[in-house]
Amino acid sequence: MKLEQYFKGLSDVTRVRMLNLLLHGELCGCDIQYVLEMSQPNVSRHLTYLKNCGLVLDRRDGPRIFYRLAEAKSGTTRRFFDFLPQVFKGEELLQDDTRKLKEAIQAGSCTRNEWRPYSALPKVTTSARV
Amino acid sequence: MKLEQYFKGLSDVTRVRMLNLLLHGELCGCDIQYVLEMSQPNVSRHLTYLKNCGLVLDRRDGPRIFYRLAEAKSGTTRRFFDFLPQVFKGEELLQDDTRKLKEAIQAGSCTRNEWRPYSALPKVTTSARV
DNA sequence: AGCATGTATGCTTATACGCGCATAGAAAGA
DNA sequence: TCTTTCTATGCGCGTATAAGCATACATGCT
Repeated sequence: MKLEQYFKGLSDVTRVRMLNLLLHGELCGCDIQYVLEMSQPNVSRHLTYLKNCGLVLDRRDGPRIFYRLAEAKSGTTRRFFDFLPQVFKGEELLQDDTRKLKEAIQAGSCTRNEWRPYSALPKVTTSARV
Repeated sequence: MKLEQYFKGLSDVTRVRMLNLLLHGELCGCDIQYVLEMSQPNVSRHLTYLKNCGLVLDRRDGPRIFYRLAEAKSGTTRRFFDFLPQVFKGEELLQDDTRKLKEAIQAGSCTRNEWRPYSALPKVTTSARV
């Protein structure tokens, strides 16, 4: 049952926080790492978990990998993604995360832009975000 | 975060099936055991789990214990319970369970009524079900 | 080739699940 | 009290998570 996998994917606070962020658009791993202030391996593993649950898709763009919500035009998955913002709204922690993400986007392209390396990062990340 | 506990509660097929049944009204453990065809200890443990997650309440009535959805007039819990029927509708297995439950209710009071013991069972169970 | 950044993976430890089996507890009737 | 029915719990086992640490891999720039 696919549905059960979705619940399993969100059965951990960290992954709930991640999905909350991804509801605002595509993000790379280091963005999420910055907002959630967690170790890189931890972030990576949870994102992989979300991918295996069918909730998230990824793509590589240069050195970084961008994560986004799975496709959901209709059906159960669509309902699921429509439902999440409603319940996320009531969670303080998630709203704090959202705020921090938006501020980071405002400030620059990639969140940890204080020490970003290459040159062409802005356009990729900015376009990816809604 | 309460929300995460809810997802955790439904991160197992058995518990999803149980909550699907409970959406149709209050049920005792043996009813659920009959529909899901599982061992009694297994049923008991999963129901306890759902209770600890805050999704389910219980009450004792004579020899049996009745389980029902947690109170949810408004807020996150309410949204959660409103959401479930929508996604449960798409799951074959859950619909089969629902059918089996309804047939059992139709047939008699408690589902395994072929060998029920006491006398005053009908009124309790029937009234409890919606 | 060498280096820096972003990401994944192997390893370990501690904890939590899921489930079968047997057993104990609670409630009601004979 | 003894029996029956319903429910809970202790035990054991195998598996799965979650997280830290170190390390390897991938990419792009110089």
